[in-house]
Amino acid sequence: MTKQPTQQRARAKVRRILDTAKQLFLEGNYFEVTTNQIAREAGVSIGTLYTYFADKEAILAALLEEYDESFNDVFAHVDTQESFNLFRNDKKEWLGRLIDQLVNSEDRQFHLQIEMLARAVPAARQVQERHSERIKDLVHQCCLYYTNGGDVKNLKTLSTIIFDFTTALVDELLYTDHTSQERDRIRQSGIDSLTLIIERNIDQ
Amino acid sequence: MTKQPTQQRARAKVRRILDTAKQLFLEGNYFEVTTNQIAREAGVSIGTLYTYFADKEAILAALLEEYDESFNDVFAHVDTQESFNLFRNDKKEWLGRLIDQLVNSEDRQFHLQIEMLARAVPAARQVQERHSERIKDLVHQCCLYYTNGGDVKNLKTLSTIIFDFTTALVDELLYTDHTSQERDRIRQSGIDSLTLIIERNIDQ
Amino acid sequence: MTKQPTQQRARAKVRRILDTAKQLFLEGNYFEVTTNQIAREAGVSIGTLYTYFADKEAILAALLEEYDESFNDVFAHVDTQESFNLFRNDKKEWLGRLIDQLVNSEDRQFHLQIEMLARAVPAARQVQERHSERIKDLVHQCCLYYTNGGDVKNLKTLSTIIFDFTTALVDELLYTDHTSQERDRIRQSGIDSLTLIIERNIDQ
Amino acid sequence: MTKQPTQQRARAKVRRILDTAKQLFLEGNYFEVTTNQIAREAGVSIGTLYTYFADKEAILAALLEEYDESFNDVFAHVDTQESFNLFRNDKKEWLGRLIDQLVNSEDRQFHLQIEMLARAVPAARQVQERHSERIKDLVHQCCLYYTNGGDVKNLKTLSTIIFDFTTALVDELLYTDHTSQERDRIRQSGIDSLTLIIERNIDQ
DNA sequence: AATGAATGAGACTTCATTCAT
DNA sequence: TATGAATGAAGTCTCATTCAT
Repeated sequence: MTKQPTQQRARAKVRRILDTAKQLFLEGNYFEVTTNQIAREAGVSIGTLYTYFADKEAILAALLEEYDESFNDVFAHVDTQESFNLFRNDKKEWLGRLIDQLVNSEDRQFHLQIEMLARAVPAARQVQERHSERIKDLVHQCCLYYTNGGDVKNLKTLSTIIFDFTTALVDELLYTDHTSQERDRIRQSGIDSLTLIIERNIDQ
Repeated sequence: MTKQPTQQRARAKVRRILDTAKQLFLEGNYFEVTTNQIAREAGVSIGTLYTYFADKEAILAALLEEYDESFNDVFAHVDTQESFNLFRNDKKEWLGRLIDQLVNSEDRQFHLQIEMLARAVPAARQVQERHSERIKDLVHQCCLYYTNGGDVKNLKTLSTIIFDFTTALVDELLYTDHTSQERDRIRQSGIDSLTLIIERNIDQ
Repeated sequence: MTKQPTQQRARAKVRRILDTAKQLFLEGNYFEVTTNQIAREAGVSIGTLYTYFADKEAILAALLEEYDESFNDVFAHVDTQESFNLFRNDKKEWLGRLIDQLVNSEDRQFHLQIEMLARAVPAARQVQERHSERIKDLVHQCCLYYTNGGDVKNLKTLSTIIFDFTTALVDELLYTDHTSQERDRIRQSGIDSLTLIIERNIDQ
Repeated sequence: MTKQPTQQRARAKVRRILDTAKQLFLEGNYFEVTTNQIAREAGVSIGTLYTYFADKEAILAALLEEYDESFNDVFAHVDTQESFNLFRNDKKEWLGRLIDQLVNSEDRQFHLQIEMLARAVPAARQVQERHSERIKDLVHQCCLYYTNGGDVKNLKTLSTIIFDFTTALVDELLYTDHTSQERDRIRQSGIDSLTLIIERNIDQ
């Protein structure tokens, strides 16, 4: 875990190390980036890096923690009573907001890297699983709230499907090259499809 | 004359190296697996490993090639005129077969590892992109065949959506723990949802 | 401020590595000397060796460069107007000085090793050729200056002969065991012979 | 030492191995040529190579032995009573023949490689020293015969000088690029110079 | 004899981490 | 605290040599 440096310069250094590390991890990949490289590009000595981070994995852990916090912040906007009501009244708007939150979440750029590390680094897997669980649960809660407690078994299946399809849509929007027109069309078509699925499975 | 058995032994050795390597890559991760480890667990000397593979990346390349071939074999069963007709007449059956092919494809277990390597290893990225393209194209062709050449722009968007959702469903079935009952329910619900999307976008 | 002593230690370490390497190359031979051996005998870790030199060949390159500089320093004393005049007035003295410079050139002990490497290592060949060219050219310039521009074609042949015989004499003095009496006699006889050749070819 | 294979095919194989090895040693360098490479290019299996040669150095040893024999054959033509007489009557012709013998000696192309190996491989050094000794001795004998036992001390010095200058001339003719015109001029000028030296030191 | 697949010691090199200043 | 030279375990790969066929 990161020490709590009280001095501003220290904080700035930690910041620089983390930013540089994330940048390099994104450009290349965790295993091929060296600690000396991080220190050099962050403009600190390798010794300094190691006074703030116990080892290479601690840097990754700090980054994961930040990613986790950032996700939670973003998610808090969606996981509210107001959101439940919106789901009930305007599913398309609700889906649009959820997707935009996930897409725009600054740190979500880090998502792929975490997926890649999930297998090799336990901490990464934990974060990944926690987030999946949260989104899945949100979908589940919304449906539950909407139906006033309908058939739970079907709901579990439905929320899994909705979760999978939603994140697939988010990944398509994030990681594939599209013109902004195409992107809009895909986003809209995806939302329509998801709405269709939800309505067909819950209504009546 | 003595050559056949020799070649067979050589082939068996290469097989063992590749199997071991894949196994280790799956358990751990390409970057943390060492060539000596592969050789040791494959029961060959490090020298032998290097008489069959130029370097560590060549092992990965061979594995990727096999994965590619395996994918092509599996895919050939789906990419036929008969398949186009099935799509027209019974979308649920068609989707079920596609999903089962992808799920059962022996080598598809290697899929996640390739996604992880896609960023770091060009060969992995190529394989990944080629396969995505093929599936996406299949969906596109089927829809095109079905509509006798309807609005192509919408088709492009639709096939992207169908592709994304289908692979998301396959990944859910492959990589998440479920009881076989849950699995069946998710599979069926996914197929129903995909059918719904297709019909709503093409019919009328 | 703390930098100077650090740099000095670094310099000393590089010096020790180079000295050890040269020593080992002279005792044995470049191809059979290992980087770990150099590091061990220089009293540094293998890691340290590689922070100062990119690879084994870089050590050789540094040694070649030093040899080159040392040669140039030595040669500057001979390649002067004063030297041209001496050549005109007292060829024996001139030849004696040239030979002594080449023999005493501290680094010339490295000469044979470079000849050996010339075939295998381009950098070694370049150094060797550059030095030959310089000596050959000096002889040529001296003769030219002496004759005020006589028959150039003959001069070219003559300076080649003088160069070859002079370096052969230097090698004999350097690499063959002799009593100092023998050495003096050979040196003197060689100088006399060279003088004889020059005078017979230029005078009258 | 090479086994004495009685069968022709075996002999031919040894021949091919030796020829290939020499070729490769000349192109590259002993230390960078591998035994597998020799076997491959000689068209024999590595196993066969090792049935005829105990190890890599044994190949070199055989080559050195051949070089030695070849030198002795060539030299026998020069080291005769007739030669002594020629030396007395026509030094230029005598020198010309000696130089041509050394230059044309097919195996002399191997000379540089041996010089390079002399430091690292004792057998190479021995051959080199033996040959030097023989040439030096020939010059000495000729002078001795010519003077009917003049001042021996001076003769030793003289023969050293003549030997050094002669081999320097041979090396120049062998290893430097020249037009055949230049080559002839250098050869002639070298012979003239050597003659001059001999006559000045012995006659009167 | 001949083969060439197999061996493994050991070469070169990297990089996470330490520690004296 | 900050530094960065120094460390050396460990990784990738080569190649002289062996041995079962």
